[in-house]
Amino acid sequence: MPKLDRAFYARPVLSVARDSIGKILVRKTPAGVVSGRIVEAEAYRGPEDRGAHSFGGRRTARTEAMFGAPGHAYVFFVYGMHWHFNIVTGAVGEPHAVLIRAVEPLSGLELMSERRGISTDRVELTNGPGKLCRAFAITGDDYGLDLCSHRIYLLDAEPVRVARSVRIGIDYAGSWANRPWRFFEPQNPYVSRGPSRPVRAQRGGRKHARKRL
DNA sequence: TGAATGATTTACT
DNA sequence: GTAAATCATTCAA
Repeated sequence: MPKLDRAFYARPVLSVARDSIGKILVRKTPAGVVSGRIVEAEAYRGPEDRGAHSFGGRRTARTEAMFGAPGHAYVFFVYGMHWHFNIVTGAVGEPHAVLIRAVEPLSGLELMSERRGISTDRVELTNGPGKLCRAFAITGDDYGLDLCSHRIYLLDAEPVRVARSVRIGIDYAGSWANRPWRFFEPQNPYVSRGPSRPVRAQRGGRKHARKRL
Protein backbone atom coordinates (compact mmCIF):
# COMPACT_ATOMS: atom_id res chain seq x y z
CA MET A 1 0.00 0.00 0.00
CA PRO A 2 1.23 3.54 -0.79
CA LYS A 3 2.40 6.16 1.65
CA LEU A 4 -0.39 8.56 2.61
CA ASP A 5 0.15 12.00 1.12
CA ARG A 6 -0.64 15.54 2.24
CA ALA A 7 -4.23 15.31 1.00
CA PHE A 8 -5.02 12.66 3.61
CA TYR A 9 -4.07 15.00 6.44
CA ALA A 10 -5.52 18.17 4.95
CA ARG A 11 -9.05 17.16 5.94
CA PRO A 12 -11.31 17.69 8.99
CA VAL A 13 -9.63 16.36 12.12
CA LEU A 14 -12.51 14.01 13.00
CA SER A 15 -12.28 12.39 9.57
CA VAL A 16 -8.53 11.96 9.80
CA ALA A 17 -8.81 10.52 13.31
CA ARG A 18 -11.45 8.01 12.23
CA ASP A 19 -9.65 7.07 9.01
CA SER A 20 -6.30 6.70 10.76
CA ILE A 21 -7.56 3.53 12.46
CA GLY A 22 -6.08 0.57 10.60
CA LYS A 23 -3.38 2.61 8.87
CA ILE A 24 0.27 1.63 9.29
CA LEU A 25 2.65 3.86 11.22
CA VAL A 26 6.24 3.41 10.05
CA ARG A 27 9.22 4.72 11.97
CA LYS A 28 12.83 4.68 10.77
CA THR A 29 15.84 5.42 12.97
CA PRO A 30 19.52 4.48 12.80
CA ALA A 31 18.67 1.58 15.12
CA GLY A 32 16.23 0.13 12.63
CA VAL A 33 12.63 0.20 11.41
CA VAL A 34 9.51 -0.43 13.43
CA SER A 35 5.90 -0.34 12.30
CA GLY A 36 2.42 -0.96 13.62
CA ARG A 37 -1.28 -0.65 12.82
CA ILE A 38 -2.96 2.31 14.45
CA VAL A 39 -5.78 0.91 16.60
CA GLU A 40 -6.68 3.95 18.73
CA ALA A 41 -6.65 7.72 18.12
CA GLU A 42 -8.31 10.90 19.39
CA ALA A 43 -9.24 14.19 17.73
CA TYR A 44 -8.33 17.55 19.29
CA ARG A 45 -9.91 20.62 17.74
CA GLY A 46 -8.81 23.97 19.04
CA PRO A 47 -9.34 26.77 19.54
CA GLU A 48 -12.87 25.91 20.72
CA ASP A 49 -12.07 22.45 22.16
CA ARG A 50 -11.31 22.90 25.84
CA GLY A 51 -9.48 19.57 25.84
CA ALA A 52 -6.95 20.74 23.26
CA HIS A 53 -3.66 22.40 24.07
CA SER A 54 -4.58 24.98 21.45
CA PHE A 55 -7.75 25.90 23.35
CA GLY A 56 -8.48 29.60 23.21
CA GLY A 57 -5.99 30.01 20.37
CA ARG A 58 -3.07 29.52 22.71
CA ARG A 59 -0.08 29.66 20.40
CA THR A 60 3.28 29.08 22.05
CA ALA A 61 6.55 27.37 21.20
CA ARG A 62 4.95 24.15 22.38
CA THR A 63 1.70 24.36 20.39
CA GLU A 64 3.16 26.06 17.31
CA ALA A 65 3.14 22.87 15.22
CA MET A 66 -0.62 22.51 15.64
CA PHE A 67 -1.09 25.82 13.84
CA GLY A 68 1.14 24.81 10.98
CA ALA A 69 0.70 22.73 7.84
CA PRO A 70 -1.15 19.41 7.98
CA GLY A 71 0.79 16.18 7.94
CA HIS A 72 3.38 17.29 10.47
CA ALA A 73 4.14 15.86 13.91
CA TYR A 74 3.01 17.60 17.09
CA VAL A 75 5.01 15.95 19.89
CA PHE A 76 4.73 16.97 23.51
CA PHE A 77 5.91 15.89 26.96
CA VAL A 78 3.59 15.22 29.91
CA TYR A 79 3.64 14.02 33.49
CA GLY A 80 7.36 14.62 33.64
CA MET A 81 8.18 11.45 31.75
CA HIS A 82 6.05 10.63 28.74
CA TRP A 83 6.03 11.79 25.13
CA HIS A 84 2.84 11.90 23.06
CA PHE A 85 2.66 11.78 19.28
CA ASN A 86 0.05 13.71 17.28
CA ILE A 87 -0.56 14.34 13.60
CA VAL A 88 -1.53 17.88 12.58
CA THR A 89 -4.60 18.02 10.32
CA GLY A 90 -6.82 20.48 8.46
CA ALA A 91 -5.64 23.81 7.11
CA VAL A 92 -2.76 26.06 8.13
CA GLY A 93 -3.96 28.20 11.04
CA GLU A 94 -6.40 25.58 12.29
CA PRO A 95 -4.86 24.15 15.48
CA HIS A 96 -6.22 20.64 15.00
CA ALA A 97 -4.41 17.35 15.64
CA VAL A 98 -4.92 13.62 16.06
CA LEU A 99 -3.35 11.94 19.07
CA ILE A 100 -2.16 8.42 18.27
CA ARG A 101 -2.98 6.44 21.43
CA ALA A 102 -2.15 2.85 20.52
CA VAL A 103 -0.80 0.66 17.73
CA GLU A 104 -0.60 -3.07 17.08
CA PRO A 105 3.05 -3.98 16.40
CA LEU A 106 3.75 -5.30 12.89
CA SER A 107 7.51 -5.26 12.47
CA GLY A 108 10.58 -4.45 14.53
CA LEU A 109 9.17 -6.22 17.58
CA GLU A 110 12.64 -6.94 18.95
CA LEU A 111 13.61 -3.29 18.80
CA MET A 112 10.38 -2.26 20.50
CA SER A 113 10.92 -4.89 23.17
CA GLU A 114 14.41 -3.56 23.79
CA ARG A 115 13.17 0.02 24.10
CA ARG A 116 10.29 -0.92 26.39
CA GLY A 117 12.12 -3.41 28.53
CA ILE A 118 9.45 -6.11 28.19
CA SER A 119 9.02 -9.16 25.96
CA THR A 120 7.69 -8.92 22.40
CA ASP A 121 4.47 -10.78 23.17
CA ARG A 122 3.17 -8.29 25.72
CA VAL A 123 0.38 -5.93 24.68
CA GLU A 124 1.97 -3.36 26.98
CA LEU A 125 4.54 -2.89 24.23
CA THR A 126 2.37 -0.27 22.48
CA ASN A 127 -1.08 -0.11 24.11
CA GLY A 128 -0.88 3.51 25.23
CA PRO A 129 0.23 6.92 23.93
CA GLY A 130 3.35 7.08 26.10
CA LYS A 131 4.21 3.44 25.54
CA LEU A 132 4.07 3.62 21.76
CA CYS A 133 6.26 6.72 21.73
CA ARG A 134 8.81 4.81 23.78
CA ALA A 135 8.59 1.76 21.50
CA PHE A 136 8.86 3.94 18.38
CA ALA A 137 11.57 6.17 19.89
CA ILE A 138 9.50 9.31 19.33
CA THR A 139 10.70 12.30 21.38
CA GLY A 140 10.92 16.07 21.22
CA ASP A 141 13.57 15.62 18.54
CA ASP A 142 10.74 14.65 16.20
CA TYR A 143 8.71 17.80 16.89
CA GLY A 144 7.40 19.25 13.64
CA LEU A 145 8.64 16.38 11.50
CA ASP A 146 6.91 16.06 8.11
CA LEU A 147 4.89 12.83 7.83
CA CYS A 148 5.39 13.09 4.07
CA SER A 149 9.10 12.52 4.66
CA HIS A 150 10.93 9.27 5.29
CA ARG A 151 11.65 9.15 9.03
CA ILE A 152 8.06 8.70 10.10
CA TYR A 153 4.96 8.26 7.95
CA LEU A 154 1.71 6.35 7.41
CA LEU A 155 0.94 3.67 4.86
CA ASP A 156 -2.56 3.27 3.50
CA ALA A 157 -4.51 0.13 4.43
CA GLU A 158 -7.92 -1.44 3.97
CA PRO A 159 -10.66 0.22 6.04
CA VAL A 160 -11.58 -1.53 9.27
CA ARG A 161 -14.51 -1.41 11.65
CA VAL A 162 -14.22 1.60 13.94
CA ALA A 163 -15.85 2.21 17.31
CA ARG A 164 -15.82 5.48 19.23
CA SER A 165 -16.03 6.76 22.77
CA VAL A 166 -15.28 9.83 24.82
CA ARG A 167 -11.64 10.91 25.04
CA ILE A 168 -9.40 9.82 27.87
CA GLY A 169 -7.69 11.89 30.53
CA ILE A 170 -9.31 15.26 29.87
CA ASP A 171 -11.81 15.48 32.72
CA TYR A 172 -10.91 19.13 33.10
CA ALA A 173 -12.44 19.90 29.69
CA GLY A 174 -16.04 20.17 30.90
CA SER A 175 -18.63 19.25 28.29
CA TRP A 176 -15.90 18.80 25.68
CA ALA A 177 -14.84 15.71 27.62
CA ASN A 178 -18.18 14.14 26.69
CA ARG A 179 -17.64 14.37 22.94
CA PRO A 180 -17.11 10.94 21.35
CA TRP A 181 -13.86 11.94 19.68
CA ARG A 182 -11.87 8.81 20.51
CA PHE A 183 -11.75 6.19 17.75
CA PHE A 184 -10.56 2.61 18.07
CA GLU A 185 -10.74 -0.83 16.54
CA PRO A 186 -13.18 -2.95 18.57
CA GLN A 187 -11.79 -6.10 20.15
CA ASN A 188 -8.20 -5.26 19.31
CA PRO A 189 -6.07 -6.26 22.33
CA TYR A 190 -3.68 -3.36 21.83
CA VAL A 191 -6.37 -0.72 22.46
CA SER A 192 -5.55 0.99 25.77
CA ARG A 193 -8.01 0.66 28.60
CA GLY A 194 -10.71 3.19 28.09
CA PRO A 195 -13.99 4.30 29.60
CA SER A 196 -15.88 1.50 31.34
CA ARG A 197 -18.75 2.10 28.96
CA PRO A 198 -17.51 2.49 25.39
CA VAL A 199 -19.88 3.92 22.81
CA ARG A 200 -19.93 2.01 19.58
CA ALA A 201 -20.43 3.49 16.18
CA GLN A 202 -20.92 2.00 12.74
CA ARG A 203 -22.55 -1.07 14.17
CA GLY A 204 -26.13 -1.99 13.52
CA GLY A 205 -28.70 -3.66 15.73
CA ARG A 206 -27.78 -2.74 19.23
CA LYS A 207 -29.78 -4.89 21.60
CA HIS A 208 -30.32 -2.57 24.53
CA ALA A 209 -30.85 1.13 24.87
CA ARG A 210 -27.81 2.98 26.06
CA LYS A 211 -28.02 4.53 29.46
CA ARG A 212 -25.08 6.86 29.31
CA LEU A 213 -22.71 8.31 26.80
C1' DT B 1 11.17 33.61 40.07
C1' DG B 2 7.85 30.40 41.73
C1' DA B 3 3.83 27.40 41.99
C1' DA B 4 0.61 24.45 39.70
C1' DT B 5 -0.37 21.00 36.56
C1' DG B 6 -0.87 17.44 33.37
C1' DA B 7 -3.97 14.22 26.19
C1' DT B 8 0.36 8.69 31.69
C1' DT B 9 2.66 4.66 33.36
C1' DT B 10 3.99 1.75 36.82
C1' DA B 11 4.17 -0.42 41.13
C1' DC B 12 1.90 -1.54 44.99
C1' DT B 13 -2.24 -2.65 48.47
C1' DG C 1 -8.53 -0.21 43.63
C1' DT C 2 -4.70 4.02 44.91
C1' DA C 3 -0.48 6.63 44.62
C1' DA C 4 4.10 7.95 43.31
C1' DA C 5 7.21 9.28 39.80
C1' DT C 6 8.98 13.55 37.65
C1' DC C 7 9.67 17.95 34.75
C1' DA C 8 8.56 21.10 30.70
C1' DT C 9 5.25 24.35 30.12
C1' DT C 10 2.32 27.82 31.59
C1' DC C 11 0.78 31.73 34.03
C1' DA C 12 0.80 34.82 37.81
C1' DA C 13 3.52 38.28 40.15
